[in-house]
Amino acid sequence: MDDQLRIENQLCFSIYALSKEFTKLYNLFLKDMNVTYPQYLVLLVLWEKNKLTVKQLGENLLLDSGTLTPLLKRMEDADIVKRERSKEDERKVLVSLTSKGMEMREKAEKIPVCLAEKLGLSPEQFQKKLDENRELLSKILEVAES
Amino acid sequence: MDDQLRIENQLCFSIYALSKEFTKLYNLFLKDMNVTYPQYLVLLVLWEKNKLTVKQLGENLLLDSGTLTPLLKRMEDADIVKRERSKEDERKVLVSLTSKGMEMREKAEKIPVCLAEKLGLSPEQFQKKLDENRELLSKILEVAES
DNA sequence: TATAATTAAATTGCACACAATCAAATTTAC
DNA sequence: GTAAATTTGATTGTGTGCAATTTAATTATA
Repeated sequence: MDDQLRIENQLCFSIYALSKEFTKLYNLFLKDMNVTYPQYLVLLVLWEKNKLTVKQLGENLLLDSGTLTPLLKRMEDADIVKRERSKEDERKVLVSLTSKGMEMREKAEKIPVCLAEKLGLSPEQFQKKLDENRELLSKILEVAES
Repeated sequence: MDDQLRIENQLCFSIYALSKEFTKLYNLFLKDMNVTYPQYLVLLVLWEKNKLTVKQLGENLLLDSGTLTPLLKRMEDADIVKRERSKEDERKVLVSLTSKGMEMREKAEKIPVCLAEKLGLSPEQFQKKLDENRELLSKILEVAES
């Protein structure tokens, strides 16, 4: 009767489980780079955009300062990123890569290739999933507003 | 050139973001029930299966005892679940619902209906996503083995 | 030009999440 | 029958993740 409350029928749970297992899998790949999965996400953004404020980084990753500040401090301790107050607006903290952080990109480039292969997803399937997830995310963010 | 490392093209990130936003949305719905999203997942399993060991609960939710033990203790403090050592095998701890926990099901029944409506997914679309996520999850778990 | 409102990070407190380890009970192999 | 291996939870330590608050800096406004 009440299949709607069965855990197996929860879209949220299927995504929750996927996210956790994806994170675990990535952490395996990232182990020899000595970064965690959320730290890797920060690197992805910085490889692309060079220098951002904490706020901008948070907008890119959907994370707030309560998460990012300690995470970035750990990355700073590991000499992967640099944090500096903006001269123009001292409320802002600019985050950028150290040379070590930049060099890590090379190792990272192997990950998507390796993973796509292991998961056996064609580029078309991959793109389709990406598009569908983006659409669902925008719907959720929309609902959360109201 | 290196689109493969763009954050926007990461399947893992789209799922990571979805999971976090789904959790936030659910937490809104769950606020007046005084449970968190992972606690709600425990309730879903127990409404379905009545009484399980911590181990079995973990198999259903893909969580380990390091996560479940403190979570269940909080639920026990809130008088939502009962924890008791098995008589046959004292290594096992049986988790079951209190009457309060059972009664919470009524409120929960409104959530999936309300949410499906707000997200505007047809039953077919919903089921398709569910199936695709299950398939991807099994692939990831498979890769993680090897 | 003070003062109010806003903005950006940091801090605090709480709740997961998991790896690694430990302790206790049970199973097994000999 | 007992030592070794396994199973099950609990514990510890580290790292997110977020709501709520605080602090400092900037901007708007009367």
